[in-house]
Amino acid sequence: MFSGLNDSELEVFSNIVREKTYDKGDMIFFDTEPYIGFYIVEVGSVKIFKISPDGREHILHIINPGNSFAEVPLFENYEKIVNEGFTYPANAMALENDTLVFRVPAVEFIRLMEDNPKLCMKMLSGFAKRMRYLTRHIEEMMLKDVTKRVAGFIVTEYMNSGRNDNTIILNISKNDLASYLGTILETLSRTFKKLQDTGLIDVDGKTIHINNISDLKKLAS
Amino acid sequence: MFSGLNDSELEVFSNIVREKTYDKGDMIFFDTEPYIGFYIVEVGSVKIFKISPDGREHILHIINPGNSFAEVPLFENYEKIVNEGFTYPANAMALENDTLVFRVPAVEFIRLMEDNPKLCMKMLSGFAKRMRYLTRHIEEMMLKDVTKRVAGFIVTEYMNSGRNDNTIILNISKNDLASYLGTILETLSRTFKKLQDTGLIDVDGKTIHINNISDLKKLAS
DNA sequence: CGTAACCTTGATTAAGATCAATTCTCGTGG
DNA sequence: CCACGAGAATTGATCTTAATCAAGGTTACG
Repeated sequence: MFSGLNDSELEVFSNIVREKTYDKGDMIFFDTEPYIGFYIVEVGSVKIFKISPDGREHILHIINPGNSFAEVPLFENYEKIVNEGFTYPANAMALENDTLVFRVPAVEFIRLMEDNPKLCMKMLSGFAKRMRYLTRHIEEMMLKDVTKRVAGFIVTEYMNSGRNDNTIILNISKNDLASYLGTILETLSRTFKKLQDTGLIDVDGKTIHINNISDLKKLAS
Repeated sequence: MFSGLNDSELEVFSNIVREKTYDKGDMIFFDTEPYIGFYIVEVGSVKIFKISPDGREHILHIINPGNSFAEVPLFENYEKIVNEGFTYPANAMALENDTLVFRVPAVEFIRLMEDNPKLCMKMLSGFAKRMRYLTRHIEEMMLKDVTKRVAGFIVTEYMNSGRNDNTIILNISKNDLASYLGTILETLSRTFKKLQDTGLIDVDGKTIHINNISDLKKLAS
């Protein structure tokens, strides 16, 4: 993201950034509080989620090291940002102890960006990826049943892991995974069992072994 | 969107743009075909949607005059665009006869944008709005039942209409509305009836009269 | 005025949420 | 090093919402 900055700009940048650590379960921000800047995860992981009035939760993203979150409001309306007229678009919670994040204040960052068309393009490109991701997410949630979603998650996760042993290791709780897949813990548990009974996968705690990846892909459509 | 361009740039722009009309039901693009540019609706309306393998459809947006769609792939990867390595992120269909759209070719537009930081910021701001919209959409779909979604839709639609007669006029078919609200025609019909029976609204064809907006808002949470 | 598209209503079914009861796992303090 | 307890996960029984299947009714338009 910052490869378009020259040395002096990087220095400016490093001066405005503040770092902070959180413990597992700590809230980084709520979707009700005024927007002051975006974040970059350095160590640990963060979940971005929404909550319904009756307490049900849906996780939109899991953010891992090297990735940023909450950049969207930066570009909605400059006046509103300086007047703290925007809120964060969702809630953010640290998922691990000693999660380390950088916070980048909005006003200073916008100033930096105005002189850096390259940085601007980088942000656009990041947004585009995020948007395609959200579109895909909606598609998954609205057009597929839980079994397909779980199968799809396993396949995608394996592809992204870079492994070649037909295994994935979950790095979040099954409760969070359920929430991410738009279901609940019990249903996820039953779905894993069903996939195991049909011989497609083996589940042992946080380790999932894929026995038949092509059938799993087919199932996920 | 184009207020940042000077006269000569506007001229360049108007030279690269192509206009086209579609009849109701005509496909503008499929999510399988190579990306060549984005669109601006001038007259009529367009639905952006995804289809599941078994034919179920979910509408992501309804685009009305003055608004653009399919700008996302512009910023994903320049090399891939010129090599036609990207597809459209969803399907687009005209909803009315004589729907008039402008098509803006990707490669030319990117060239134009590179010299216009202002245009770049405009795009970012558009993206931010779109992203907040998508986040809200996911929240609605995942955390609320059909009744809440319908109530919420009516309230939002009324707010955006600028009317003051407690009435909204649907400008899409109920089938499309159902698909947009993540349900099916029959369920939408029953939900309207339920809301009518409880006295919150009156439905007469495409006209919906709101009898009690505060209770309707409360219901939508 | 006839036909096709659009919409409503009813009966039935199925997926997944909820409620409830255990069991498993793992970190912490004694 | 073990025991305890809390959080995490599994399993079962039941309930609810909304999808599906099916049949008619309405509307709009050539």
